[in-house]
Amino acid sequence: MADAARKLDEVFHALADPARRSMVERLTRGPASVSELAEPLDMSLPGVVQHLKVLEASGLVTSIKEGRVRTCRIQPMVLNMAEQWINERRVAWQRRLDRLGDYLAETAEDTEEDDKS
Amino acid sequence: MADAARKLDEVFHALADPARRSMVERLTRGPASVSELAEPLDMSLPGVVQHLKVLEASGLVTSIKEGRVRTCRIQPMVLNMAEQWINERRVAWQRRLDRLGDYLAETAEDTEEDDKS
DNA sequence: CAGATACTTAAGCAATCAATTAAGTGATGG
DNA sequence: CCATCACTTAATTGATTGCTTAAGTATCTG
Repeated sequence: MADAARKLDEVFHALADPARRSMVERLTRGPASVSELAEPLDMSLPGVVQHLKVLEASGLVTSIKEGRVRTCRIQPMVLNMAEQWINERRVAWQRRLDRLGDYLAETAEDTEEDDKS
Repeated sequence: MADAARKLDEVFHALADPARRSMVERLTRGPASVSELAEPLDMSLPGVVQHLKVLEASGLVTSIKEGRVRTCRIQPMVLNMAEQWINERRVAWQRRLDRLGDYLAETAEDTEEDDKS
């Protein structure tokens, strides 16, 4: 499980930067070269490549070099992993609210009974 | 929208650390004091407070001080925001796959027609 | 009112980050 | 074959992180 935790660190860290999110966003619309990823970003190419390395380290993106072009693809299952972690927290929180609701309802019933007596 | 981007930076950054995720996890089970958040963490109290500040800066957690105890609560709508960003990427990627599927299906039909002729 | 409790503030420090420029490498196109 | 293109590598730099210890400051509690 410590493995999964480290992965989550890397994925959330990768998503915590607007340039990297822009790259992920672009890649959800299909594969792209490094230059294509760089095009909308106000940044030198080596800067983009460093961000790409962070994305690849997280597993969010993979790439292969064909000729002189490196083609990058998104790895949606890794994106899913992050979403799932958040979702699990939401569910836990919701369950707690439900229990709280039940408790309050019971308390209200008790109060009604108290009112009757 | 640049505002939303900065918020996403902060939220994902906040989630990119196991200590902070542990704190979020604890808070999904109900409010807690700083000491309660610190209890499972192998870290000094000031260290925990620094992590708490990151969580509060992101809006994921709020806290109020009553007497000498600071009580922390999770802000689930902010967690939702992060989940939604990921979800939107997933949907974009899925749409692209669907279009690709349609295209391949059409190509297959054309091939069948070619076979018939 | 004294001592414990629950933080809080401040300072310091090693490590990581995000960016840059400069100088490669190794296809491709004319 | 020579230039251009698409990266790649390396070195540097300033800022930010994630921790620590030490020394506060308000509450409580007896």
